[in-house]
Amino acid sequence: MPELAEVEYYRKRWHQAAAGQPVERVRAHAAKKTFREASAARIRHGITGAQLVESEAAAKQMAFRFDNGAWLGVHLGMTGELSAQPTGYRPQKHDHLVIEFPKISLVFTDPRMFGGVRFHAGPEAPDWWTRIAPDLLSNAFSQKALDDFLQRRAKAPIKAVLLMQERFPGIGNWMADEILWRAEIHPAQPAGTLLVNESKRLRREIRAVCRNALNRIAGEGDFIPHDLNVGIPNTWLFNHRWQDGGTCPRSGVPLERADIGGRTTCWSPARQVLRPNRP
DNA sequence: GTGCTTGTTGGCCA
DNA sequence: GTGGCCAACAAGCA
Repeated sequence: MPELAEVEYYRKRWHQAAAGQPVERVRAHAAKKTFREASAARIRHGITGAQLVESEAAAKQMAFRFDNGAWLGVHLGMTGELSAQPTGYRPQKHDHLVIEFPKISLVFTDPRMFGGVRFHAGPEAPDWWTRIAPDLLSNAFSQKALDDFLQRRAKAPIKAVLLMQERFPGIGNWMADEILWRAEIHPAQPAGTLLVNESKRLRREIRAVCRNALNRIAGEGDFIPHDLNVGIPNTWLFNHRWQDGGTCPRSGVPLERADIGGRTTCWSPARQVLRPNRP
């Protein structure tokens, strides 16, 4: 489910529900996998009694910070979700972590267990947080940084390259398709063969899609998880890409779908044309 | 039963 | 060593 903007949405949801309150009890039911290198016991000891004070989202990850210096990191994987539930909430089958506060319980749910929870004690940011690539809306994401990366991954299809978190933190499958559709670049085009104008358009649309998605999904709107199209207008590819018989919202032609870079990819053949390689 | 799925990782191979 | 590809992880849904 979650890419950049949805992650920010879930962060807010937890933060607004519990910031300023002390943790009364931690119930950790997860398989070892969910807690990565941390353990359920370590998380329990690490945050019980501490107050949630700060939180941040970056790429597809979140960090929740407590007044004793503890860091709780959350990655939602493909199917993870965060919710706030009334006190006395009974954990369901796929609820791996429940943090009980005086007035609310925060719940991490993840049926497929591709997500995970990390823990760190101490005021300095942990590796798993500092290693995240610079924000795509920051100045660090320059045209040169983009072009250098495209050259380094010259032979890979641009779609696959956009999914590489080391340079495009927070971009997931649907955002990648949306960006390429707007930039009028075929998803199978090798990254190293983009023309100067295409690479400029690509950078512009990466930023536009990130900015717009954040505004629409993580803003004050009425976004509902599982019903993303409430927040995203029909002028985007997003609302058309999964339907059988979906059509391009700009040209009206039937959309195409294929496996590119190992992921289902959707594009508009009217706007996105594969160019033969030039020597 | 089949064949999908908004993600990441490690192993294999050129 | 680097880059590219792919299976695996696990569960739900149509």
